[in-house]
Amino acid sequence: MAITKAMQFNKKQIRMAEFAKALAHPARIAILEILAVSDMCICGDITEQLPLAQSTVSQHLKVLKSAGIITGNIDGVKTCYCLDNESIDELRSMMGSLLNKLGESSSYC
Amino acid sequence: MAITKAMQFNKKQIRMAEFAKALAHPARIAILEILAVSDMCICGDITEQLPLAQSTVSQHLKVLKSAGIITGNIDGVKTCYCLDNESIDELRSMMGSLLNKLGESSSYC
DNA sequence: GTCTTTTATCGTTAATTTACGATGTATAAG
DNA sequence: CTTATACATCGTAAATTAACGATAAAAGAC
Repeated sequence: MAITKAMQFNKKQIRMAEFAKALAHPARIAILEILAVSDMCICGDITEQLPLAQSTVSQHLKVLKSAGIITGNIDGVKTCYCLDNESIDELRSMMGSLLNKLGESSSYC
Repeated sequence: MAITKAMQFNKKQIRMAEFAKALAHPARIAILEILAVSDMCICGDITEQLPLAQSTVSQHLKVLKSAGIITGNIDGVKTCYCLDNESIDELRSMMGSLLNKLGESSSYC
């Protein structure tokens, strides 16, 4: 197929969208907040804090894990979830530079 | 009004997820960047800069507009799109406080 | 008036997401 | 070994998203 349009999406745009997609559900925001306020990694008891079935929460955790935002370590019969600080730094950096760009805009309607 | 599961998430979480959802596609990130680098509101010529059909770009613009991130003003036969600085400030503030929370976490795995 | 341009919306298809209950799996407890 | 616990995965249904071409609508050009 012929290339009719010059531009493809670049890696930053794709990664940024991936991050945003991982954050694009209230349940996943809630999960991150739960992990954040906890002093330690949370083994279980995330489901009890959410209005969702266990399998659904597990799915949301998988989405966050796939995006690299959290890690999950099996510890005996439980799995301990934890924020991935490195990825969160990456997110902070990318989001920061995007918002900077948008903030510098002097245009108005 | 029926009580739904979604009602158990708070408004900030829902709004944050809504913002994130609007950013959750490379095309929409690209559109925001195009609007940001332009000195003025862009009337048209967004489609030419993206590898997508005109109707698809129009859909993406609608998503960004619905989330409040951009505005669209009809100007004769054209429509001028522009970043909505107020909403972007709101996004910056919400994203900032979320990332702050996540960054303060001392847990590790 | 008609024609052209610009953009939104319609109609449709394919893919993805969200949700749940049921089931599988691995470990700990007894 | 058997049972219980914790979590992942499967199967599935409903809703949403993304993509496109076709069409509609609105305004300027002629």
